[in-house]
Amino acid sequence: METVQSARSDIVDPFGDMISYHLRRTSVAVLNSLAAELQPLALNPSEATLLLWIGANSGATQSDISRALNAKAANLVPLINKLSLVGVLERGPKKGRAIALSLSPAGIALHDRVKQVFDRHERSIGRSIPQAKRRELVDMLNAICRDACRFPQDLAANSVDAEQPRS
Amino acid sequence: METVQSARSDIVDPFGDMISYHLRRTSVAVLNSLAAELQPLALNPSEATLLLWIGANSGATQSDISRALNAKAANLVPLINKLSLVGVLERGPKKGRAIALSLSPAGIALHDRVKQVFDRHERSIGRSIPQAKRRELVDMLNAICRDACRFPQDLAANSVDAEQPRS
DNA sequence: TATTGTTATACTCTATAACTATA
DNA sequence: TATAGTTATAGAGTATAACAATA
Repeated sequence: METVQSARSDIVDPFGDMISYHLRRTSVAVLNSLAAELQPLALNPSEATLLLWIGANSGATQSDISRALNAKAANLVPLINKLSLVGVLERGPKKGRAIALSLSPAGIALHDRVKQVFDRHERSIGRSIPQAKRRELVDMLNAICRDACRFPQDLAANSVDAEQPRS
Repeated sequence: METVQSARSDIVDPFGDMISYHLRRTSVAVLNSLAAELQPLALNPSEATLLLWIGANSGATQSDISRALNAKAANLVPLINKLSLVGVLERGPKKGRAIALSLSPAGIALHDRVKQVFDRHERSIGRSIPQAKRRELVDMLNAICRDACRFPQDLAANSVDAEQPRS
């Protein structure tokens, strides 16, 4: 019956009101639930995100992806390799050194299934928030993201994009 | 003059309205800015969080921390070791196998400096959000966190706490 | 030569299994 | 034996440096 023997009841939570703490906590929980939902498709959130993005930007290059998703180009290599190996991603015509990436027919089929999972997941995690509030929430998150990137300190070492998230 | 040569202007963002995407994006940006702020104190966000938590819960054990912060006990070991080595953490009297942890005088001094950094950081990232909206934001984040943990799928493998975040 | 793609690598975070110590 | 602490380790995720290829 798995009793937790020494569960103290006088624990103080010094982070109760901190946006930063709740942001991280919630972000982790949401990412974990998305990973669980994607498991039947044999994709993790990173791979699924890449698949969706390329589906929406057929012909884009690795550099384009790197810029759009705030990822290091080097870290995309294993993801692209896996998706290519599985046969959902095609390396198209070269544009200079760059290579145009696009989805194969199998990739498009998988894309649609991934899209369904993302949409269902999004509805699920947002089910306690009225529609109007969701827009407000996304706007607040964008504002915070912008402010965090514009922080007084030296941000040269900070990899998160220095340009505004969205106009 | 570092021109980005092939910055495409026809890039589509398929995640524009997704709460999950903005949550993660913003959480990463906020964590990075906090890490930058903590650099002068030679602490990373994990270590600083641990220091603040023990400061608020003097005499707690490693198990207490593990439960409260949703961390694996094994992963706390290097953090506790570092804080002990630096001389800010003291291993107090044993309660059975457990060891009561508390801050040394130097630890209390560092705690106060960390608290200042956290408070300043919190004000900074929230500066675009009116006070009333911040409470609303935290409430929404808590609701989402709860919903994500209660997801239909099998959550046995999901490490994020299954108990409600706060009453 | 500048940009792009790639490899290798390292560091952090996180998760599990196995071991030790104590009531 | 159950709980607590620890060790070792493996796997993501993310960062940098260096190299190859192409205009």
